[in-house]
Amino acid sequence: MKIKYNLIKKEINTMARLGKLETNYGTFETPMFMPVGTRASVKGISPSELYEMKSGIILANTYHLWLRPGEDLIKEAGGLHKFMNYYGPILTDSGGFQVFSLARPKDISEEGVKFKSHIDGTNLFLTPEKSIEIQNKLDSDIAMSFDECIPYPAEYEYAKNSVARTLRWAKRGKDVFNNPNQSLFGIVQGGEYEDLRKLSASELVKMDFDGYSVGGTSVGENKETMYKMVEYSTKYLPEDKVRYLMGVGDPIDIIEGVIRGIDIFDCVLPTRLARHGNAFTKDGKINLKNNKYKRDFTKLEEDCDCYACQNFTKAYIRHLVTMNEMLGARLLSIHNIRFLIRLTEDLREAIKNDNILEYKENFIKNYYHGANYLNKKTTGQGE
RNA sequence: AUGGAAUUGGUGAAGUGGUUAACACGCUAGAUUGUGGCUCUAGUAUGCAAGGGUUCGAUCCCCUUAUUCCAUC
Repeated sequence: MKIKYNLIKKEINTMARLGKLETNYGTFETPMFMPVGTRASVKGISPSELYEMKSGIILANTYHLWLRPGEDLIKEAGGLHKFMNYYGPILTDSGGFQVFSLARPKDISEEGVKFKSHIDGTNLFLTPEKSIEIQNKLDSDIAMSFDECIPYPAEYEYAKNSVARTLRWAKRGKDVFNNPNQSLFGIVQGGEYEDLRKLSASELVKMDFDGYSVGGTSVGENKETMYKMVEYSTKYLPEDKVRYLMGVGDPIDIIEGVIRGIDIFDCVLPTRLARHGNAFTKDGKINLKNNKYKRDFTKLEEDCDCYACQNFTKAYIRHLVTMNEMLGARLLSIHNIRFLIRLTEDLREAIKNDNILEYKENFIKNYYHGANYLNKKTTGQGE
């Protein structure tokens, strides 16, 4: 069965929406944050912990799984869910984002993308058809079209040609798509240009995908520009399909995304920050390695319901982090993921109460303490 | 006791008679947005055991003292 999106309520002052997404592996409410499990594992987190932190859906990566262990092995194992023993919804990225960070511009052709493996330098070639074929075999619940993620800033002409090609690639992928239990999303591109975003979105909508992603953000533009890119995309998407903003997970960006009509987010930020000793808190991001936490015997957040906050102090977590004990990264990952999921829970509540703008103002006041965040540059990486 | 060698930051250590004393670790901060990476970036000795001398100029040469190590009695 395909996924089914039910729009429950629209927030009165913004484009924010409360919804519910039904999949073969469970139903979850949106807005929702999706933890990243690139290589069929959310780094350091077990499936039971994912259920416990009320993660609605996770992301895995076509490119990485294609290289290792290979889609045929995963098919032989019985598909991604069975292979990793995770029986919640799984979305697979197409590999587009990874490939473009590994390829040079001249290696991108109409047929596909030529690039070198990040593992051993082997020459590889990925096409829209190949990406879909791999994802069909992985048997995720949601597959992504193979797209080109252009850099920022990009010339209008370049962006225009890229959008047109990404649309042709979307069509090619859709034509070979053949897994009845899987859904397929189109990806809106177009850089910072509203007319290109509009063109991209409306052409994808004509092809009738099961849901739509907004791509090409967080690649070096400032936050204000990113929010525009999102708005230029969601404006032209249908209400009855789910929308996914790819690769965005800074708390304020999630709020701003929801306000612009986004339903799902994914990001490596919570787990990467965790591995580097950082924790999200409502009072801003904190670095547990800082000396001031040495004798801080309080929780990361007093009112957080995650396993880390229920059981451990900052001083202990700091000790683990500075000693490079694995548990440190695990506890911070659990907290950071749960933080973002709780954030989306709060946003759902705010949508019900039609007070999301108030929620945002309040959040900013606590998180940034008056600092201007709109000019902050995003620093999209890749791979 | 006698002879020899050494003494450079929190640690291990490079180094030179002449602008800012290498590097590593540690420490202190910062970064991190469709994840190769326990990663990346920045800062971190107003001083080279102490005192005196030679010299235009000494961490580097000389003397004295202190401390440490090695060998011999």
